Amino acid sequence: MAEKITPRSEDYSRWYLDVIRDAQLAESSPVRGCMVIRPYGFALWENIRDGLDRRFKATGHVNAYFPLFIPMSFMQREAEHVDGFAKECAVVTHHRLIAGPDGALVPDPEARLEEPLIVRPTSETIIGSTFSNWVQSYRDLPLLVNQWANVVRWELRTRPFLRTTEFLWQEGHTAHATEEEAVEETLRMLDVYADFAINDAAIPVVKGRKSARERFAGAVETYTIEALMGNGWALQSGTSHYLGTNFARAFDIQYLDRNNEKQYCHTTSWGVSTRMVGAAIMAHGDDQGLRLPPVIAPIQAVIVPIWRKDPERVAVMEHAERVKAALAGAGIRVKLDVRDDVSPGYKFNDWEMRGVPVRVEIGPRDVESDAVVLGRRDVPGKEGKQFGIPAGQVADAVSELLSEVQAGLLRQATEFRDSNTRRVSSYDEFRQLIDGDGGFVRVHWDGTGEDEDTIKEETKATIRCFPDGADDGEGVCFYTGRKTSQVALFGRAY
RNA sequence: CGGGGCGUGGCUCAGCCUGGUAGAGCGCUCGGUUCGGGACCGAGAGGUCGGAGGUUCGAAUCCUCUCGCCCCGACCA
Repeated sequence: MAEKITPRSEDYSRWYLDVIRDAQLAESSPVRGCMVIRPYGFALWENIRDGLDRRFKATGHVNAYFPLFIPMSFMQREAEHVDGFAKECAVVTHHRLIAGPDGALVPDPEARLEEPLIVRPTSETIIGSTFSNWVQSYRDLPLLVNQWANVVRWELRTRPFLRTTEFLWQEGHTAHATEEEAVEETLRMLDVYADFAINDAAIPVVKGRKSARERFAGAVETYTIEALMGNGWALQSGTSHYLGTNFARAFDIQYLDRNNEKQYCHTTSWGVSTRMVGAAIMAHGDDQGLRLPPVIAPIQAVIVPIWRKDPERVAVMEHAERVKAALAGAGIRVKLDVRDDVSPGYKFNDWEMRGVPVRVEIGPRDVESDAVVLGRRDVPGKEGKQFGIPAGQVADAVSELLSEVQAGLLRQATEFRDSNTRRVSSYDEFRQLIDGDGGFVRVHWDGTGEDEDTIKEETKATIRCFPDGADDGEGVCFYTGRKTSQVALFGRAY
């Protein structure tokens, strides 16, 4: 906390790590690549989780839970899926430890598993095998299931929230009678994600389809919501996959249709992870630290009491408690900072750094006038302050302010995204942009997968998506020079 | 797995080159003065210098081995 946060312009990734540490979102753990999510960070995740879960329920999905361990043989059943995940699987081979020759614990050779288990990197396989039991008839469809779970992917390079060896997420898995229904579901959940990102997390995202290179292992089509971070890098913040009949064939998910004929199901899967926390940090944060959208902020309003002597303290605290009760009564997540070992000034900075959207200041002068001072996180300094708000109106005033901050953050992020989305017509121009400010580069695209690889190699930029509903007319591909109407969004990505 | 760097109180690091009683800042504890934008004074607690071996009268410092972490690259929600 005493440490100053590194300015974003100086070293963006250090800024990111500083914010996570100082705002007490997470810290590193004894296990390489895994993090401890601290209560404040977890509360943020819980709000993200609740916002998504509510939407899943509203679209007819139910929650269930499938095992952490998956028989290794399951991985093998879908060829592309193996390719995608085999190289980053944690494998469980023993079920018992014993003391070795030198007294240290070793896996008991007698306790070797006949078939090793893998720790799920994702659950298409085990859910597929379960679905094959659940689905008999067209009457069983559609099957709309979600699970909240942890998964493990043995990544080589990790970053808190953005890429950790173990992470938390939800994975929706659905089975449908027809391709049409499954595709519809895939796109519906993409919309749900976009709705959450925009309205709850205040992150403007671009919906779109992934290129074959970026597609989920085993999917027919992968759709994505792409967000732009403060340093001009893109972040895939949620994905939705149409899996065709690939997993239905691999796991025998079949139903009898009205004509008593066996048909393979068309399945989907879709996920949002703790990466969304990283997205919120980087989409909104400034050099002072975190800026949290009120809808997902663990604390929406913090009350900072100000006093000098004990008599003042008693009066101020009494007033502050009343204000707190009024805010809590209005359904606002409020905290009264009662610490007496740090100064008010310190608290201002502390809660700003931790991203609390609205601050309520209460000092002796406010007690006297039965009022409060309000400050908003998205507008710095005096500009963002409102003086002399009557105590009787504080709940309404704060509620309104929270809506304004929510809208303000979305507006700022949208303006940033839009002013950092540029068009180019040549590869030279493209490289200049990518090496400069970054951002999204919107282009006409008619290249091949190999072209994509080359561009990635040369510039580290990838196709983030083919944006939904893009209609830029016919144009010339910036890379191949061929005529095309296909539009791609490129960017450097996490 | 290649290339580079670092392991010294809770945290960030100095000390090492040139061996000689383990330091600073922050944090923590206690007391006092403070408190409307990161307060100050005083008194304290706290370290097998990553580990093992060696050289030496003497090792945080020199040598050998070893373990761990970080950064860069190949893979990725």
